[in-house]
Formats: sequence, structure tokens, C-alpha cells
Amino acid sequence: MTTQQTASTTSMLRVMNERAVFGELFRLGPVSRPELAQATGLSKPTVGGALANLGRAGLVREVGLRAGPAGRSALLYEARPEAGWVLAVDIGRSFVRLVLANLAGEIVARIDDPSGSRSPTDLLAQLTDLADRLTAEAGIARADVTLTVFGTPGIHDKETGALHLAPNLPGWDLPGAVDRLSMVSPSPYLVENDTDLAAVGEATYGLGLGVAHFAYVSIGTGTGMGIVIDGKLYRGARGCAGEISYLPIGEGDPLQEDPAAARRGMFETVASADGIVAAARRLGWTEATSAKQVFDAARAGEPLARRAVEVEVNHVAHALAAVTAVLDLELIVLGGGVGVQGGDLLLGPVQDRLPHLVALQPPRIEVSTLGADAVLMGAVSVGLTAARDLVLDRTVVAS
Amino acid sequence: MTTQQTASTTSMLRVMNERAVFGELFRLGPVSRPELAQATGLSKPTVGGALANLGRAGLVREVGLRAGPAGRSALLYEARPEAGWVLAVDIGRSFVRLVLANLAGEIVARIDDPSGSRSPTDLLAQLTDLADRLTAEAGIARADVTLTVFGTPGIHDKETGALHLAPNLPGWDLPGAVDRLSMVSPSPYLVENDTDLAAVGEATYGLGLGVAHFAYVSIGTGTGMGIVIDGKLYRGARGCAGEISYLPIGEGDPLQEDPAAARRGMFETVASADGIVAAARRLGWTEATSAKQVFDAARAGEPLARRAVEVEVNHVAHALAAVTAVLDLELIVLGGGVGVQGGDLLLGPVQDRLPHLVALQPPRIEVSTLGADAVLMGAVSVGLTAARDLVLDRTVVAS
DNA sequence: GGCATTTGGCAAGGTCTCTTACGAAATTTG
DNA sequence: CAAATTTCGTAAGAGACCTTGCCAAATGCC
Repeated sequence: MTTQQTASTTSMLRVMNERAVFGELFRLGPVSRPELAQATGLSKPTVGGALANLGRAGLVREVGLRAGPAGRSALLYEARPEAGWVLAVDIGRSFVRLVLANLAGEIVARIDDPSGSRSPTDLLAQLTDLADRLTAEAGIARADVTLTVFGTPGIHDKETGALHLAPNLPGWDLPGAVDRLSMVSPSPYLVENDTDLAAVGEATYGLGLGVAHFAYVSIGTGTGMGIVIDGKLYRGARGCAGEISYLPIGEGDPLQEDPAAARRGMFETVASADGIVAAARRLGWTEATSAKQVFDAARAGEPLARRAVEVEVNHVAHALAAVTAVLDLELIVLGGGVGVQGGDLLLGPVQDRLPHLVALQPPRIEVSTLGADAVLMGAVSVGLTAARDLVLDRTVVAS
Repeated sequence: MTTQQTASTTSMLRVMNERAVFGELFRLGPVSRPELAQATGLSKPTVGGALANLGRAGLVREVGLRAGPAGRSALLYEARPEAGWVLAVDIGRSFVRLVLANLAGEIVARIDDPSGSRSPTDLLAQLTDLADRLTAEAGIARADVTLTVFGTPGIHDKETGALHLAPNLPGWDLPGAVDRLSMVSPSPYLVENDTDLAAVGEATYGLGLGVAHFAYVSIGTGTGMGIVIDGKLYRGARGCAGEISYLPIGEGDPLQEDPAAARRGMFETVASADGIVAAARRLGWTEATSAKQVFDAARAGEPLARRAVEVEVNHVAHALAAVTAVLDLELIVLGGGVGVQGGDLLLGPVQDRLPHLVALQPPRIEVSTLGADAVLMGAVSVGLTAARDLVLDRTVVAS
């Protein structure tokens, strides 16, 4: 049991440098050897050697010449997109979405399918069928998939293989249920919380690009938050970080008055779509049935609806104030059904109230631009990072 | 502008390995060459070379032989404690505390002095005088101090050099005020929030040892929290992470127009020492004057005091529930005057209440064992880490 | 068409590390 | 008290990698 802190040998050096070159290839696209040398800080011969190794392993290919302003034309290299494939699966409330991306991050096939039965057996059959159709459409074999990433609601307990806090997926809370996802694809697979993936998606392709510390707050049928710290997803000790459904927010103590609310948590009870409807009814609009209806009426100037939105703003501002007090983020992105569709009504008032609730500066608040695709894109992002490591491990070790 | 991701050259390799050997020397204490080789994963000759270099730089010395069960006695090496000195300063509410530690982390001198005037000029004079006495006591020159670490209340704005949110240090909120701390010692210096340092102290020498994600929650005259994520202090985007004084907890409505009422719902207002006294008075015990008095009366069975403590438990439990909802920690350590002295009354009831307020498992809750020294020990810990890097940078580059 | 510029490739040299092997030192055993 | 044994420390040899420097090739500009 060595600690192996930072000590390295020369052979590890070569692997590290090959990794660095491979990473730069993705970051810079088609690129010449001298450009790679400058980007990595390595010498030309070292870069050349690394490219030769990566080429032998089938991870890199030449893609032609580039005529510069003067001088000999440079040979351009790029990572071979077909060197790996990522299957991203978003198990959503009403839709199951699958995407197949190559190692370059290009999406080559996509299927959106209404969620059928949610029992593990039926859902697995649906997913397996969809995955088969997706790989067939892309013309690759099932075994060519390097990695599969599943985005699910709830918390995946890696010890028992059960899925906690996901009441919409009955049967998935039994021990070992999540492990059955391995049957969807012969590849290795990851299971992540959907809101966490949305945060990663926003960090990679959306508003969080280049922001060190930020969070994605989802408000819809339920509530949740994904936290990115130092550019990395933060999961917490048991994977429950960002479970803001249980943030103690709201008038009085709903946990004592309503035992049913204890299960859903406080913030979720008052601020989710159902919470907005309940607020409208409490204010006297007894025939309110959906959050969308309340928002539409508020836009039309209906006083009761506007007051219900005010109540929602109050709850959201309190929650974001609590998050800010703890985390002091640069940016909070609002997502989820309520967050996106009600964004125009919520954003301004929340931004106005927040400065009065925090210690110094409030974080920037924005509405997600990725919308419902945030989870899927986050799964692709997570999958790409892991898959690029995987293909390297396989080939570099083998060489 | 190279990105220099992970690419390395052979010469950087030597520096890395020297660092690794140096680090292991601190971790393992007097240790032989073969032991170092095993701990670092390097070969014996490599370790020997690194030790020779470190020895030439005056960072390492031989400390005798160790006779094993059989075979040749091993030469033992240790990091030279006198290779660097850390001055740790805790600018507390009623005391200024200074400690001088050598690079091995041994405390060689300490002074606790009542806080005099808190104006920058007077405080600087006091600190400079105390630092002089401390170095003189240890028999080293002022210039021998490698690094000074200051723990202060409030938030240090590195752009302007002002100290925000520290009403007890008048004058320190002016631009450039904090920069004047450079006059206390000719060494480089760091300024950290006192609660953040206490968290580091608890992580290094206290209950947080070996815990990846935990927080130190301080409740006393004010409130605050230091967060350790992945064993590293998390400061947030502007250094305000853990400012739980502004957590919207309690019955007041912070959104009301009255600015004084705005703070009534905040955690610090309701849960600090003053908040406990106010709660006792509101319950009918009009002559209550201090939190200690309330706790003592509660221990004696006084009904009003016990109800005031119940109110406090409620507030603390809600705050910890909010922190848990966001961060999902393994452990929360209670500190500060109220947290430590009222710990026996708060800990049990809070532990009982918390499971009903969180999604899955609540974090472990414990009362700090370091007490008032947590800040100072945290400053030593932060200083040691930075100073060990500093002495290496100086000498390795020079060689 | 010549020249400057840039790229690609190669060779030589240096640095770091590891492995192997041997001598030195200390303890145990006969 | 000497031999055997075990362990430590170091030297030599070899392998791997990186860098410097040079020359050829290709392109555009004057």
C-alpha cells in the first residue's frame, strides 16, 4: 500500500504526455504538430512520438495539409471520432431520450420516446430496444459503444444498487435494481442524478462555460440542484448534495402540519409546480390546475395569479439566498419546467430581491438555454470525458 | 500562453519526486531510505539522490541510526524543523493569540494577549510587538519567519484590501487596510477568515481528520461556517462561502420593507448568543442577560430557560438541515462560544431533530474538541502547508 | 526565380530513472 | 570469537524520454 503521492517514473511521463496531446487534440480540433508542441509545452519530437503512438493505436489520424501564410504546409492531425462512442440516456418523467455521440462529441443519432411503463423490466426492454435502434442507425455494433451514461431522478446508492428518492420509478428502489441497467448495453456504464447531469451540461455547453463555481437549480414537478465546484461535479458524501427539496423554506413549518409533506421536503412542497397551484388556490383561485395556467394568467395581468407568482418568487429567492449563504457561487442557472417556462416572470423579481437577502454580492442568475436537453448534454459530456480516458487506457497499456 | 495541462519534462519529474520525498518525511517522521522508497514508490537510488539534494539545501538532516531486528542499521532522515518557521495570528474578539511553529509543526512559543484598541494602527503596533517578543523567545530573527498567517473575522476582499462584514474591527473596512498587516512581519503573509481556519484546524488536528467533506459551524457572538471539500478549504467565488449568518431561518420575514426587520429572520440574529437572550426574554424571562446564564438555568431545570434552549435547538437544526440539503456532508463540528459551552444541551436534541428534516441520512454532529484554539491551529496548518512549499521553491529552483 | 519563413524529420547529447549487483555494517548463531 | 545472515547504501549499466540543433522540403513574397 504505497501512497504514491506525486512520485513518477519516466515511463509514466510518456503516458502523461500522450494524454496531454490527446486532450489538446479534442480541445483544438485539427491541429499541426508545432501547434500541439506549443499548446502542451512539449518539444516537437516528443509530440511527434506521441502522435505516432496514438496513430498506431487508431486514436489519431492525419486530416490533410494546411497552407499557412508562408512556409511549408503543416500536416494536420485530429482525434479519430470513430475511436469511441458514447451512449447517453435520459430517463425523464414523460420521455426517455437517447443520444449516440462519437468521441469528437458529434451527435450521430437521437431518439425521443414517450415513457411507457416504468417498472424496471418494461423500462429495461424499452431502453434496450431503443439502444439497438440507435446503434443500427449509426451503423455501429452494440459492442462498439465505449461507455453508457444514464441520467435518472433520485440518488443512486452504489453499495446496494438501489435508487432512493425517485417515487416516479416504482420498483427501482429495490436492492440491485440499478445494476440491471448493465443489460442495456455491453459497455461499462455510469448512473448519475439527472439534475447533476444538467449542471454538467450547462457547465460544458451552456451558461456555465468557464465558470468555476456554479449551480443548476431545477424547479418543475420536483426540485433539485446540481453543484459544480472548481469545474467538477460535487456529489456530497452520499450523493445527496443539492437535494434542495428538503431546504427548510416557507411560512410556518409544513413538516409539523402535514405529515405527507415530510416525505417531499419543504422547498419542493411549496415551490414545485404543485406548490404554485396550491398557492393560487389558497389565495382564492380555486379552479387553478397547473403551473402553466397560473403563469399564463399572470402574464395576462390576472391579480390572483400575479400574487401566486409573487409567492413563488419569495420561495425561490429564499432558497437561492440559502444556497448563496452556504456556497457563495458566481452563477446560478434556473432550469426545469417551471424555471424555464416561468423564467420570464421569475428572473427579474428574484434578481431584485436576492441582494437584500445575502451578505455581499448575490450570484448572477440566468435561465437555462439548454432547456430539456440539459440532462442529455450533461450525460454526453460526462461520457466523453470518461470515454476518452477509457480508450487511452485500453490502448496505451496494450502498446 | 501555454495551457501546460499535464505535460511534464524529465527535469520537472525530479522536482516532483523531491517534493514527494519531502512530503513523506513530514508524514512519517524519522524514516530510513528503504522506507521512503516504499512509501513513494521510487527506487532506492532515486530516493538517495533526492535526499542528497534536500540535504544540500539544508531541508533534511540525518538523525542517527535505527537498529533493526537483524542486518545493517538504517540511517534515519528527517525534515529539518528549523528549515522554516510559521507565525500564526488569531485576531479574536477579546484576545489576540500568536503562535510560532517550526516546519515540523512543533509549537515553540505562544502568546495570548487581551485585545486592546481595535483601530488598525493600534492593533498593528500590538501585533508587531507581540511578534517580536515571540521570535525573540524562540531565538530566531524576524526575517527567519517563512510565512505569517492571520485569522480575522469577516471577508478579505483581495482586490481592494478591505475587510468586509467585520463590524468589530472598525477601520479595517477601508481599502488597503488589510495590506498593512505586511508590517507585522517581513515574511509573506496570508489572511483567512477565522471560521475557515477553525475548519482547517479541525480537519488537521481535530475531529475532521480523514473526513473528505465536512464543515465547522461556529455559534457564538456571531455565526459562521468553514467548509472543507475533498480535504481542501472551499472559499466560494468571493470568499463568502459559509456565511450562514444570512441563512433565512426563523419566524421573521426578511423581505419586509423595514430594513431592521430584514435581519430578524436571519440565522445570526436568532441563533447567536444575543439571539438566545432575546428568545428567553420573549418567553417571559425579562432579566436574562447572557447565553451562559440561560444555559446554566436550563441545566438547573428552569422551565423558561429550557424553552429558550428548545428554540435555539430548533434554529440550529433548521440551519444544519439547510446545510445538509445543499452539501450532504459526512460530519458537522459545532464550535464557537455557544456551540462549545452549550454543546451538552444542544447536541442531543439537534441530533434527534435532524433526521426528520433531511432527505436521507443526516451528517454526524459533534462538538469541537479544539475549542478556542481551533482558529490558531488552523492557521498553523495552513501556514505549514504553504511554508513547506515555499522553502522547496526557494531551494530547488536555486540548486 | 531567389529569398525568407515555416514545417518535418533526424541525429546527437543530456537528464532522469530503474535494475542489477556488490560491498559494508550490524545482529545472531555456533 | 568467528561465521552466517540480513539489511543498508551505492556504483555501474541500461533504458526511456526530452531537448537542442541542423538540414531538407514546401510555400509565399519580392
